[in-house]
Amino acid sequence: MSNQKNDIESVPIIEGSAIDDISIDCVIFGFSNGILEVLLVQHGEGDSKGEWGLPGGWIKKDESIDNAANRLLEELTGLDNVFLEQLKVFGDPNRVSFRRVLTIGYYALIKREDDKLKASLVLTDAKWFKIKNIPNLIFDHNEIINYSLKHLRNRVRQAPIGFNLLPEKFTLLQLMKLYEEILDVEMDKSNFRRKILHMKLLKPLDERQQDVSHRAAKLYQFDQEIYDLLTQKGFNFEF
Amino acid sequence: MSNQKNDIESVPIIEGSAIDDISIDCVIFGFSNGILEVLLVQHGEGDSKGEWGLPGGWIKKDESIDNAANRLLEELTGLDNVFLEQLKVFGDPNRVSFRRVLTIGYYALIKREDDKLKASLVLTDAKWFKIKNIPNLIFDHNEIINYSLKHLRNRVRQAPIGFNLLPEKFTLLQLMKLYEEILDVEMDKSNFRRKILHMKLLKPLDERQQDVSHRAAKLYQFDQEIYDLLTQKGFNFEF
DNA sequence: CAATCTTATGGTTAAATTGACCACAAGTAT
DNA sequence: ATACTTGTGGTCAATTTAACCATAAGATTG
Repeated sequence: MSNQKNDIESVPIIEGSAIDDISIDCVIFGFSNGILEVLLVQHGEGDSKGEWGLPGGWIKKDESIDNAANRLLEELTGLDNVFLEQLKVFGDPNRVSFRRVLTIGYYALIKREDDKLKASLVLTDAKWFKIKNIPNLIFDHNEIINYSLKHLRNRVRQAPIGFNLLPEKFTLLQLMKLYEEILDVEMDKSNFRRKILHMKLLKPLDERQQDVSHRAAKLYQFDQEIYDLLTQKGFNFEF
Repeated sequence: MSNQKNDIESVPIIEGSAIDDISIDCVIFGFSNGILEVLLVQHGEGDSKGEWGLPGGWIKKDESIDNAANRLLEELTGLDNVFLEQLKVFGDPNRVSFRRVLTIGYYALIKREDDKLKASLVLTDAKWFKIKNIPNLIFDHNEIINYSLKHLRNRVRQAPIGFNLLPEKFTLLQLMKLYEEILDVEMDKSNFRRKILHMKLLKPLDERQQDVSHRAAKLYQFDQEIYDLLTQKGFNFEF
C-alpha cells in the first residue's frame, strides 16, 4: 500500500486508461398530441443494420463534450439553442459487443412544431417513438432511455424545464397535460392552475388560442428572467 | 447532409474518438463535528507536485466504471459497501493542460468514525478539508467539488441518503445538524422532529446517547427495508 | 443539595397549502 | 335554442408548515 500514491493520485503519462473510445448518445424528447415521444434513428452499419437506436456520435478534438452534444443535435434536427443536459456515462465493459466503448448520455427537450426541425427530419430516416412503446434498441440504448425518463421525471418537478417541450406560447391545460404525461399521474385542472399561477413565473399574454372548437384559453409564456429573479429571492420551483 | 448517417449513427471502426484518456475522480464527503468535509490527496508527480486534488485513478479493462470507482475508493479508504454515485463527466478540452483527459466524477458519503477508515488514512497523506475552506486544487477539481455539493444538496432533499454520513445509530439532533450543514439553513428542532418522525422511516432504538453532559437523547437507525416498503406504497421522501 | 445550564421532547396556534369538489362562463357544434 | 366542451374562478375541509412556548431530564457548579 505504500506505492498507493501512484495508483490513486497521478495522471499516468505512459499507461493511459484501458478505454478505447467514448461516444455521445442523446435522448431527444418531444411532446406531441399529449404524448411524450423520443426521436430514434436507424442504424446503418454492421450487425445491427436496420435496428433502431439513439442518435449519437463522436467528440472532436478541441471540442468540449457539451459542444459535441450540441453539434450532434443540430446536425440531426437543425436546431440550436436547445435545452440539453448531460445525464451520465454508461460504462459497462460489454455494452458494445465488439470492443469497449463508453458513451456519455445526454437528453434534450425540443419543441416539436419548430419548422427548422420539421425540415431537417424529412431528410433523415429518424422517427418519433412513443415513450411507452419503444422497440428493442441496439447496445444499451433501452437502458439509457429508461434512465433518462426517470431523470426527467425528477428534474421536471424540481426545475421549470417542461416548457421546453411546448410551443413558445401555451395554455395552462397544455402545460398540465404535459406534466400528467411525463409524471404519469392525473391532475386537477383547477388546482393545477392555482398552483402554477401562484408561483408567478408565467407571463400572461393578451392572446388566446386560435382554431379550437371550444372556448379559447388564454396563452402564457415562460419567462426565464422572471424565474431568475424569483430564484434570487429564494424561490424554489417544486411540483 | 446526405452522408449524415455515418456521422450520427454508426460506430466508427477506424477513426475512433479524439479522446486520449478517461479518469475517475471522487468527491468523498464526510461529516465531523457538525461540519461537512471533503477528503483530498496530495499530488505526487509533475508540475502539480505538492498541490491538493481529488483522489482518482483509472479504469481497468473489463471493469465497469462503477466498479472502478468502488475499487479506487476502497484502495484509499479501506471501505467497501459505501454510498457512491456517479455525478457526470467533466470534458473541457483544456481541463488538463498537457493532453486531453476526460474525467468521470463520482461522489461518496462515508461514516467518519469507521475504524477501517481511520486505519487506512494514517497510511496516506490524505487530509480532510472543510467544504467552506477548500484550497485551490489541480485541474478542474474545484469545479467538480462545487458541482458535487450542488448535486448533494438536491439529492439529500429527495432521497434518504444523509444517513450515510452519520454513525449507524444517531440522534434526531445530529440528523438535523447534518441537514443544516449540507443545506446551509437553520431549522427548528421541534418541527424537524415532527416531520422526520412522521415519515416513520427511522427505527427508534431502546438506547440512548452515552457520555454527554446533558440529558441523553434517544438513538434512531435508518432502516432501508422500511424505506423500500414505504416507497412501494407510494411514499416519497422529501425535505 | 439547590440553583443553573443544556439539550430533549412534546405541545399550541395561526397561516399556508392541498385535494376534492362545485358552478358558472364562453365559446362551438347541431 | 340546446347541448357539449373546455376555461376559469371559487368553496371548504383536511393537511402541512412555521413560529413559538413549556416542561422534562439530566449534568455541572458552588
